[in-house]
Amino acid sequence: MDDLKDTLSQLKNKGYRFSAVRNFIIESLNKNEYPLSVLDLQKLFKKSDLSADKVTLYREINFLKKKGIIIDVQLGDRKKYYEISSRKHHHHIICIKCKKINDFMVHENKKLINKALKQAGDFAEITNHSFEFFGLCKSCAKK
Amino acid sequence: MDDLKDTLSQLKNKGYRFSAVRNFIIESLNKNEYPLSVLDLQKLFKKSDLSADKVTLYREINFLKKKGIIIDVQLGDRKKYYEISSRKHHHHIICIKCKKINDFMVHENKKLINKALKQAGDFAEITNHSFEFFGLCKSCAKK
DNA sequence: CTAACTGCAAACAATTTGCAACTGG
DNA sequence: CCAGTTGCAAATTGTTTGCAGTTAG
Repeated sequence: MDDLKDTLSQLKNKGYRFSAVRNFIIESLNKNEYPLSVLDLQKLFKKSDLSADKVTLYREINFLKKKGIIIDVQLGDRKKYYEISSRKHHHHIICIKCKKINDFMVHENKKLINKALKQAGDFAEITNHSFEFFGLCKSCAKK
Repeated sequence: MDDLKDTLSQLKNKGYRFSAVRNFIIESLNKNEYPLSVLDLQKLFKKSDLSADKVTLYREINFLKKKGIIIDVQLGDRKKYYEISSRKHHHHIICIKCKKINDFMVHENKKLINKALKQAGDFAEITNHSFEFFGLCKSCAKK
């Protein structure tokens, strides 16, 4: 959380503005504990008193990505989802029927990373990783 | 490998044909040890004496996916990549610069799956998962 | 005043759908 | 013959680009 505020105030110092749209996007991603797609953001904008063209959303998303404030995750469909990057490191478990997403944490992945590095001979460093689990949530499993 | 042959002959019994295009796709995915996109397949077709419309490729891919012969993986760009599902279970490590892909295996992921299940309270079962690592291969890291 | 931000139209890229034609068991 | 397969045109969906106009430090 404080990581986020730090980065943001650094940006402000560099002359970037804190527009309503930018604020709203960051707020939304920060509030909604699960990753949001641009479509999701559009819907949130519609519900709010603000408005923003989807092009603006994409541009803003790319800005935030470049600045390292958000990262994208892919959840199996063709779009990308975005979440605040300073969130505690976690992964997703997605219901293949209702698309519900839950989070989970893995603590001991250094072992895994080292294993991956060793096996993948000619890789020098791993900068990022994503684990996605797909399955059935309890209510979909019943049906 | 034998899993694959089994499934295929089962399909044959059900009346599905073994067209040149279908064969070529399966062969290509089986040969190329890394996942291929539809674009990749198109290129392979161009090099061959066969030809196939990209629509046919997409339809074939969907057919093979429905039949459980292939699965898709997402590697960070906007397209999907496909690989034979009966391949020994493995994961990918992708160079963020040159897009080179390596494989690696993880053996002890039951622990991880159980952990995920426990943490993600209301999930009944996990049917699939994908681990992707992103990093720098040695030659890109040098530069 | 100037760089940052925004909207609109249009381009682009990946994928899907409808429909008519073909092909092989 | 008939279900399975294919191609072509066109639609859909997600994302990006160009350009002109607006806005806030």
